[in-house]
Amino acid sequence: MRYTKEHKQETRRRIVETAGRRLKRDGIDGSGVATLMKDAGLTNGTFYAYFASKDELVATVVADQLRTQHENIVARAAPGRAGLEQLIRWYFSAEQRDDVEDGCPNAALLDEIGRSTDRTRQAYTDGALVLVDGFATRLAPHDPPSARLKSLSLLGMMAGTLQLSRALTDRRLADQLLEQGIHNALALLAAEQHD
Amino acid sequence: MRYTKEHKQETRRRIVETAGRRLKRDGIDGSGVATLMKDAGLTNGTFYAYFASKDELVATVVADQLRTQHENIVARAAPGRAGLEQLIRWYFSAEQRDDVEDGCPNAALLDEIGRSTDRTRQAYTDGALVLVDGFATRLAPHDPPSARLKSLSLLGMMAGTLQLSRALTDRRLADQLLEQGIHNALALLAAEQHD
DNA sequence: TGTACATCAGTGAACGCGCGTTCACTGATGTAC
DNA sequence: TGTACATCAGTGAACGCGCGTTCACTGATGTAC
Repeated sequence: MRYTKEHKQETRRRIVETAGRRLKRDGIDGSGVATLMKDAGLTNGTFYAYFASKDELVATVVADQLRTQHENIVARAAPGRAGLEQLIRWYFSAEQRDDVEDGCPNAALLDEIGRSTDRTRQAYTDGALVLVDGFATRLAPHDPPSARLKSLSLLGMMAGTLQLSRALTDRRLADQLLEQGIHNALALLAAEQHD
Repeated sequence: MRYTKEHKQETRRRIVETAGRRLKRDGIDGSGVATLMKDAGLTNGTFYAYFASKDELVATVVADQLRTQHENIVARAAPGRAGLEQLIRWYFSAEQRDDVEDGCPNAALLDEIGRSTDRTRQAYTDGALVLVDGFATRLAPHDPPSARLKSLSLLGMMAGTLQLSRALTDRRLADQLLEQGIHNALALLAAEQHD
């Protein structure tokens, strides 16, 4: 069973998963290929049997992280606004903020993605829009497309607030910011859309 | 006049300014010392006559960028909510989004700052709080401290939304997000604080 | 005023190291007879 | 069933390059006499 398709696909999946954690922790430019492979229990040499370049891995990881976030978190939330509210409270918890490796890829990588190749930015755009659709379906079950922009802005607001909470050295203030983030996000949900 | 205090201070200022642009464009990990010095018209060797380490430069640049943003933009905005509204409209303009080098340091660097040394994070925290006070003074001229948290959350929301607009490959959607950002920010200003 | 010397901003080559990428090789596994 | 060979996931050393940092040196400027 060592050189079956299944074995190789499983190894690839392992690389993508461990690379997701490392990239979120150390950043894209801060994570070398050798380190990424060592995290997966392999040596640097075999990297190119799985990916044509580091950029291809990065794009794959970005897509995987957003897909996972959608499947494990957004899709599992309750339907309707109640589910979205539950999501928001989880997002702005101190636990999720402090667990960067298993946390939100948007908050961890958004400014670096903005500087990345078109390929990575495209993978990000596609993945983010799936998340956003999950938001919109809960915000306006009768007409999700009408809530798309508002959902997208909610994503940006959530990621930025979490980044800021992580960057501040004043822990108490950082915690208060999370509370304020919940407050603002819920207010955004409640607001009537008039434009 | 070549080896006066003034000359050296001016050169140092030039390094900090050009490094600000480069760091915002290419990121912290994406900008090497030799490149940063070349941008200032100098060679790599003289860097350590000005800074003890790259990290010291980064912390200095972060502080300088936020100070400049406060002095040139926030402090110059009209007093009261009108000034804040004017600021928000400028922030979410396509021009400011597309001009990364002269744009907002929060949007360009926030997630990398979260991964940086304590020194850099402290410089960021100090600088961000000055900006936030500028917001709060305009939000609640009679009692700025009461608007501090709301102002801080406004900063996070603005930076995250701008980052997201930069990361998206769909330009039309990115532009619509900026409009939605203005809408959300103004709604946040208008909201009564009940907590 | 003109010359000799001290100062020091800036140069450029070098340090060891890790980067992304390539490649000859290994050795366990699967297949053929 | 047992042996010979083909497959290929993975190794590990090496490529040229840029990283952050160090340091012996240069040469224009300022100072002293």
